[in-house]
Amino acid sequence: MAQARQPHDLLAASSVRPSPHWPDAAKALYGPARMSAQRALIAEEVMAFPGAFTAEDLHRTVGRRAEGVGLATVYRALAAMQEAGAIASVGERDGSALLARCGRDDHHHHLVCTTCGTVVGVECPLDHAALAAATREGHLVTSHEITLYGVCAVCRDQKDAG
Amino acid sequence: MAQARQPHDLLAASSVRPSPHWPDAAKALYGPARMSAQRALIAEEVMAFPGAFTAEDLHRTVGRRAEGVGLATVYRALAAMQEAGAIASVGERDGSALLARCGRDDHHHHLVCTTCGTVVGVECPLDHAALAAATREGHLVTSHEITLYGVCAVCRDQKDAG
DNA sequence: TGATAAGTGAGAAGCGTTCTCACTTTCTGT
DNA sequence: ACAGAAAGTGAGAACGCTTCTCACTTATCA
Ligand SMILES: [Mn+2]
Ligand SMILES: [Mn+2]
Ligand SMILES: [Zn+2]
Ligand SMILES: [Zn+2]
Repeated sequence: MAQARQPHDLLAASSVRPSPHWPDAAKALYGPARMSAQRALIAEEVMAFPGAFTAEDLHRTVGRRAEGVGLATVYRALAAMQEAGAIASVGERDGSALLARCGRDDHHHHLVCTTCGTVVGVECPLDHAALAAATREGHLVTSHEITLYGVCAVCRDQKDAG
Repeated sequence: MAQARQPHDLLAASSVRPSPHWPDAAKALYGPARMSAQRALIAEEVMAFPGAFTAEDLHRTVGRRAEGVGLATVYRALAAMQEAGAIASVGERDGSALLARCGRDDHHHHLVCTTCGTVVGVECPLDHAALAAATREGHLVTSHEITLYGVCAVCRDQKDAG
């Protein structure tokens, strides 16, 4: 049965059961949630990504390092990371949610390179003047969604050169 | 067969076939696209909506005035209106796209009342200062998505009173 | 009025995401 | 170290919104 995969076949080869402890860098992404070999691998790939990615993107890169990691597992790991505040939804691409590492805890938004996926945080452009206009209309603004798209310096240079 | 519905059973009762001409107000929403009894009805309901709605919302209200209008027809009509620039996507609610009438042709964004769906246009809050910050990072901003959510004056008063 | 391109309704299909189930593994006391 | 409880896993089914397919009907225009 494919179900009977040993826990650390994914990372090491020992068949005894060592009390598993995981890299702190990976563990940090999941907050209080429980750790696993799959999640360690997923965390590494998330940290390797230069910017925004979809669940499928991630599942593909994970699949290059270990087989049999289910897509549902990737979705669950991403949900845990999001809950822990390690990643954030930064928009969408072709109907799939775009995610990216984001450790910041202050209010900000994201600027996504449409070519390479690089993400940079930008401060919220909604100043008092903008909100005043809404208030003038009688609206009380309670939340907002802002995503900027563009081309990063690296990709711009490559286009100029090519 | 349910397929054999007369063209104008939906609007009038004449069973002859008058050279059909449609209300200008309704026709305007579809631009150059072809007109039909269903689309006339759909356009009326769109114009009756105070603000944002989903495809299902619209299909429901249309269903109160005529039976047998397919959901696919509503989606196709909405696509035509969007192409004609008569409506715009203004966000999403519970996984469904939120649409609203929007005849403006200048660059602006939308503020949606989360209680009643009322939509008001707001001018783009991205000023030169905000874009300068992105440029400083090397990014060239090419597009952006902004949606504001809040509570309109009417709904705020109702909450205070109730 | 006839030809043609477009719209329609019902249901199937797509697609990203979530859920279910039986099983495995981590984690916390002791 | 050990046992028990709670959480994670993989495969595939299910889900919800949206789009497509097909046979048929209808608007539009010469
Ligand atoms: Mn960020
Ligand atoms: Mn508008
Ligand atoms: Zn780039
Ligand atoms: Zn309101």
